[in-house]
Amino acid sequence: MNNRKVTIKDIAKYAKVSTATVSNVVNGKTGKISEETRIKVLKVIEKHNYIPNRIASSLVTKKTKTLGLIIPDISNPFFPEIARGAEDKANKAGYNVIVCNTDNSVKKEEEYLSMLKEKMIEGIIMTASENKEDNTDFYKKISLPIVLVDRDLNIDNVRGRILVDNFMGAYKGVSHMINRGYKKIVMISSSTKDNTSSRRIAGYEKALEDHKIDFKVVLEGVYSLEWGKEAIKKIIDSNIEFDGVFCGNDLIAIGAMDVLKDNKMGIPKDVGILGFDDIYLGEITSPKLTTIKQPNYMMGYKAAEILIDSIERNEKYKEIILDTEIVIRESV
Amino acid sequence: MNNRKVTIKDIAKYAKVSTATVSNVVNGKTGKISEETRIKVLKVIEKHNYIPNRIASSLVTKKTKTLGLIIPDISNPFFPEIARGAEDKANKAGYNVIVCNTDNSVKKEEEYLSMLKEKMIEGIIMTASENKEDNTDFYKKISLPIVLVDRDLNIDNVRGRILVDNFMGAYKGVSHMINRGYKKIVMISSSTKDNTSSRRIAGYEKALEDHKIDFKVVLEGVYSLEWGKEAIKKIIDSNIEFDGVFCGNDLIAIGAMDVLKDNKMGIPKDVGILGFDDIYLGEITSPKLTTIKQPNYMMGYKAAEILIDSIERNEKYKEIILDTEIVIRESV
DNA sequence: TTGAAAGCGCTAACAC
DNA sequence: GTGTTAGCGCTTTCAA
Repeated sequence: MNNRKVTIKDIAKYAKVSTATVSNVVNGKTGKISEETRIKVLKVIEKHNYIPNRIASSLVTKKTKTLGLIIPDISNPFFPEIARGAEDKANKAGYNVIVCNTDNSVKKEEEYLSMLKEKMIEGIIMTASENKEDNTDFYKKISLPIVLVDRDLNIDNVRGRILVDNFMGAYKGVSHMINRGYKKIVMISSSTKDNTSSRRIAGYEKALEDHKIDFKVVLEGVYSLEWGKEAIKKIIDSNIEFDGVFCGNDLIAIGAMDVLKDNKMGIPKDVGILGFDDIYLGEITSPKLTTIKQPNYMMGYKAAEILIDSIERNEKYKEIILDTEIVIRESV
Repeated sequence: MNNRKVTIKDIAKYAKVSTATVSNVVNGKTGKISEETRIKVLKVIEKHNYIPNRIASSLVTKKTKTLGLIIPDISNPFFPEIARGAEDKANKAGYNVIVCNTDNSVKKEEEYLSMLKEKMIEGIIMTASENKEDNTDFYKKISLPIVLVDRDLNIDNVRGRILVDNFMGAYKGVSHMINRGYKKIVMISSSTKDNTSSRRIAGYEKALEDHKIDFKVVLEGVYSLEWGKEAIKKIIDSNIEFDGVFCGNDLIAIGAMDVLKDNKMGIPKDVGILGFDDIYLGEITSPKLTTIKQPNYMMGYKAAEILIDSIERNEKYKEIILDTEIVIRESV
């Protein structure tokens, strides 16, 4: 077994054909190749264990069949399903995906974008950093096809957006709570700088308004378990009377539930809890979490689909607003 | 703004230097370049928004600065932290990582391996498929540096292994249960075909033996919530008397706990539950799950570290056995 | 249907 | 310190 990698030239030589012919059979350009030579070349390829070098072909075709997935943190339970959906669609279409964790840092986001651009990645699926400043110029410079997931962002060359109807989701959820008899519903949210949060808050407010409820409390923080705990403690300490908590996401809800239980408050009897996202954990808490379901897998899948359609067929900008669904379990 | 991408040649021309000089400044080969020309070239690069094409340089250097991460399923809560650890180390060293989901299919595993090889990925971090047949030949043909995480596999060109001391983990955990007074501990495991499971079962058995306990029941299934529910139902239905359950992983434990609670059995009073892995959810269940902690993030991080050291400095085979740690919460 | 040859954008000798 | 140039492994005209 010689160590030097066997190249298309070697195969051409051994099979006594030209490199062009080998290239055609490798890439399945049938119709240009007689069955006879095709078989012959294939045999030689098999025999010598030839593995085509896609870096070399990428250099001439300008296609790498690789996508970038830029998210805050794959270990945040919100993202694995999105990643899986995206990877599934990508794989089906013959693409690979490079995963990048930004921790919501604009700097890291830009670094990744540069790396990916240099590696001639063909497109990006991104959940943009929350702390968005105007790095619009940067995106313009990079000029890669982008599909945005879950977050909005005003930049060029965006080929599509996958959004979730956060307003309606919150509206439906809070209305459900009200219909169940909860009257004093506080909301523990993430920061309003984040568009997603704003929409959920707006839905909450509209639901209260439509049901003629005056009581309204919104605490702003971040999407984390810890913030859920901290916020609910603040509320308890402040002696506000409340009988329901609408949480900006499930993580917050689970954190809040935990503290509530420690304080011997009955869920859903004394306090109703509503989450948002429907992450895996919600099914497992006790009581099980009632929540607004985000179709995460589908978000990733559709994002990849739009991106690939845009890359391969230059399809025009497409926006998909996926509906949420209320998952009624035990906490409301 | 002209559309054609600006290349190293353009920069060389504009800056009135050679391409070699541009290449040297781009790659920070200081000491070969006078500060004066360096500045000059940098200015031209900036002005024309030059982005080097790493595909072209990869073709000549044979380095892509890209790693593959092959796992069963990123949406299985066990893997995101591993992925994050691996990506963090990779990023620090200037690498990107391509994530591949195999669903434990040997066929998909091979397909990914081929794609990655063609793309000249420099190394692989892999949790091998459970259903391993002898596709040893395939790995040999591919001949990529591989670091194995959590699973054993007898193949060539493995540059390292990250293992967890499953035997000792199980031993410590079960001993802890016994010391707390549990006498009839059943084990709900995954399949013994999987090496990880075998070690955990062995640890369970050894602990019983060392404490002179005769009672021993092991149910084999898969690592899932559903199997946990199913298995505990079987045990309950069979009227076996038991006061403790050692679960092959946390998912199983959480499933089992759920059914136990539905059956009004007190945890940890009537039945003690011990998990394995310490996934995020365990902190959130009620009661909180006592479990054996797998250092997942570190597993990913160390895997990437070994792989990169092997690639860059040709360091020799290295095996790391990470210790588990018993996380005492409320379920035992 | 096949082959010859140019060239994708870059790096690395080697020469100056 | 800097420039010249061959060549990485492939695709793609164009000609035969």
